Amino acid sequence: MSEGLSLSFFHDSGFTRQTCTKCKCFFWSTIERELCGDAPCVEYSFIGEPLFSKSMNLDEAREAFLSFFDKHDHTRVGRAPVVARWRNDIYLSIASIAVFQPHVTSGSSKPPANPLAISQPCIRLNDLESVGRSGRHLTTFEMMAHHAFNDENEKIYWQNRTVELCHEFYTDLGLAGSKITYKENPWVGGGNGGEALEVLAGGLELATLVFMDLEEDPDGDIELKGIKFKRMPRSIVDTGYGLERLVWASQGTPTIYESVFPEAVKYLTNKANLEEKLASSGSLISENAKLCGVLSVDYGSDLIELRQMVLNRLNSLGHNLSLSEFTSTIEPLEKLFAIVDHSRALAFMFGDGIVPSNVKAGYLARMVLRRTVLLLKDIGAPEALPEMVEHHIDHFSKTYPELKDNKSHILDMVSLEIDRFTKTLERGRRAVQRAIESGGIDQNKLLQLYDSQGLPPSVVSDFASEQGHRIEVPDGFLAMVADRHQGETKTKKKVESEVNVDATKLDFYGDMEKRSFSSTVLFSEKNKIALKNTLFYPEGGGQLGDIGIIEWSGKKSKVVDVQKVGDVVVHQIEGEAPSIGTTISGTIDDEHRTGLSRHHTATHLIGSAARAVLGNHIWQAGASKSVDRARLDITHHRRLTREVIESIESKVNNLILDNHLVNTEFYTREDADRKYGNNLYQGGAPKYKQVRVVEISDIDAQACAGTHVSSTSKVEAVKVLRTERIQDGVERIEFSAGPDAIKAAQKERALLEETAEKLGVPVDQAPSAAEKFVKEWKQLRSKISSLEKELATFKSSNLESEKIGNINFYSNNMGDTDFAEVQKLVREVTSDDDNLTAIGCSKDGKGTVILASSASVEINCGSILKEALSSVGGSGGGKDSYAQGACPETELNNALEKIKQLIT
RNA sequence: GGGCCCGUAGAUCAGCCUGGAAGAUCGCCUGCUUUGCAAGCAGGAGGCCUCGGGUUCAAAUCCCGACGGGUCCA
Repeated sequence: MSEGLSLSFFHDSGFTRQTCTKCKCFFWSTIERELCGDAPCVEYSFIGEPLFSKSMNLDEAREAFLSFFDKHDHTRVGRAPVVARWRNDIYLSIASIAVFQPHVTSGSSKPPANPLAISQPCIRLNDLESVGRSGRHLTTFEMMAHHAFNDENEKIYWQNRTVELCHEFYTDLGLAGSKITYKENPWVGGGNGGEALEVLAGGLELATLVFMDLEEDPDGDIELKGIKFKRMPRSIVDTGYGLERLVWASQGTPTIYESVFPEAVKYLTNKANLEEKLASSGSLISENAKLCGVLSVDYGSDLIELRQMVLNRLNSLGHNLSLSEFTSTIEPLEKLFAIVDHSRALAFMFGDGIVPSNVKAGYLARMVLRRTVLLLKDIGAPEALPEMVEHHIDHFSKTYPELKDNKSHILDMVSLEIDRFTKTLERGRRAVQRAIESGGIDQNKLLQLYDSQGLPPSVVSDFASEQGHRIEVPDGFLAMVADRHQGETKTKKKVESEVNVDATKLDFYGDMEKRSFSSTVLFSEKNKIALKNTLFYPEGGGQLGDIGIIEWSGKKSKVVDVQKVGDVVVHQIEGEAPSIGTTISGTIDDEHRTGLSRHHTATHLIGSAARAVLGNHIWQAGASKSVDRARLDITHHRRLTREVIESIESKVNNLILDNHLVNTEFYTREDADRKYGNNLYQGGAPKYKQVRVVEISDIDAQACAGTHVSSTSKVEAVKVLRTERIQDGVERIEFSAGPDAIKAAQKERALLEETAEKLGVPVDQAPSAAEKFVKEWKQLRSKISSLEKELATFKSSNLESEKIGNINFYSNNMGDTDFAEVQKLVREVTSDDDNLTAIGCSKDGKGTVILASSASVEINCGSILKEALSSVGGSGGGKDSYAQGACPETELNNALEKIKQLIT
């Protein structure tokens, strides 16, 4: 590769390959340069001097890109959601190519078009700390891209054409070709790699052109960045053009935020009274942004260092600022920019159906929201979040109208989350106060407050200073948190033994009503067999495996469990197993299978009804179907009320009555995607090349491998049994279908009738009767308690005592007096000075003794009682002034006598 | 997916570690005081200590489970 990416386009257009004197990397340019044009080798030069001939906003820039590639034979494809539900390795769409991974990049599916152009909204949270501060970082951005997927059969275009298109695109927009440098910088990521070019102008990386034709392989003969690769049979043009950077470069504002969100910045600046600050700090901000472009610092921990560097520079340019002046000027503006960015991220996250939660993508949304709320408080606009999100929805729905469809729901979730966070903060404020009162806040406490109460150290510090206390936030706090969470992950991978026979032919997909079949045994070991073909459904997709019997040459065994190992279905046999080569006939247990199928179809109905009742944000978060019941976990931000459950139940039963047909069909991934879109993958990332779609006509379509009944009427009936909040933002609905639904209803009825019977009232009066009884019971209980007290007072005045030394000793066996009354009596007597009581009472053959003294009496009741009771076969104990214990009723008097002996 | 924290009066919490007579503050009610308000004084009501098991002579307290909430990490 000594020639590098020596493309004919470069040679024909006057580019030469040069070496950067600073970073020593290779780059291509039409003019002689010392430096590669990339940060940190050069600084931004476009601020105040836009690179393009005309200034563009987001919509103009996006359209310029897409229509350029339209003209050059690319097909525009729509964006995917920012939440990457089709993948199980990442939660968010982090790049345009992520939309096509892994199914297209691995070659198992075709791309929706080839070549194609897309502008994909992406979210990356790894540089969260830098957003607002660096002037260029964003959590959300659109990655515009043209992708070409080449394989043996289809060659679209490769490196030369890619660079040619890129160069023409930018120069068409008025960027002088001489200003562009293409820096060679191989790219590695996600198990793939390839040569790549960074497209640089004005010090800014405008795009990256990746030529992905390698895959990781320890035996590979190509090495990139220390990892071994081998050549793939496919080669993929993976480009990424930053939409926001294009807009920024076309306007040359001090920060990217002012170009990308001019209205939002203006609105919030006004709201937070920061107009003057922003207007007067232009040069501060642009110098800051320029310097941040060159520095690679950790904005989380090296912030003060960074500030000092920028300040030195500013002061050398003639400003005369102290560090604190500089910080107090720039910080509110940085926060403002971050808020504008974060609220766009929230608009897209919620708009694409993320429900805030303590897990997965929902947690990421919550984290961004909470950060944003804190930032808003800091700049003095604590209420502005819903408005900001709404602003972005309105603004972006011109391009992405789907955002508007969910607007009221998005805003509802935002306010609910804000309320939740406000409560958390209030709780936190009190917790901090208590912690201070009970001995201060050390590092450990700080960790605990964050980990279990969700209070970031900065917030704890604020609360503490409100109460006049200072606390130290240790460096590397987040590392300590990470440390705390070390070693939590237990790997519980079940090692599945390989079964080395041909893939089992799955007959159950052919005719789902069929219950018997014949086949040949291909594998037989102990009590496990595999067949050439089978009608037995193996456990999967949340559905239990089938059971049934197999028969051969007059013999018969039960099939008790069926699992899939790779592509082979393994039947677990109870009894004798047939040997390899045997022809068997199998019969599926009809009741078992029909129960499973019915509940599986019912699960789809519940999901679709929940979506109809609650909204588009309802996604399947998990499901399980067994013979007599099933459960579906759905994403939703509120608890399901009785009313909601009732409407879901009614809706499902209506769908059953309407008798919709259930169709199943296999599609290629690209056909399935085209026909049904992303909503298909409720059950998670698809595993196979062929997607099996279960479609309930007019209602629902899902990628699903399970068995179903042939029409909704065969579900018969559905009854919701219970709901449960299994995680924040995830509600579990448990239900039964068919005869089991009726059984469940009968069971509930029986429970209710039994309850009413016990209460002695008709069923419809049970709730009010129960209420009345509880109320009366409470009244009586409190009456008894006060009567006991009175009685105790009365009895204590009648008690006989004898003088032992200085103390008055009361000893009495009160027989079957209530224990609570005895306690009160003892209390009454010992509240006067110089008294000692030993009172016994008994119930059901068990005697209880209390030995207690007035505060003025120095005696160890606990040890005396213990000794006395153990001498009569009982036990007990207590403190100096109070002790209680028990012994057989018949020994009660002996125990009291023993106590007397012990104290004299 | 994996942790951690919490559930006691209408509200906020203490008590739990180390088992032994259910507490504080605010709020509520009654009376006194005050021109009125704010408040002050005196008294009072209000608890299945989330639920179910277990251990124990004895459980708010220890153990197990369920339910309900909070929160962090991936």
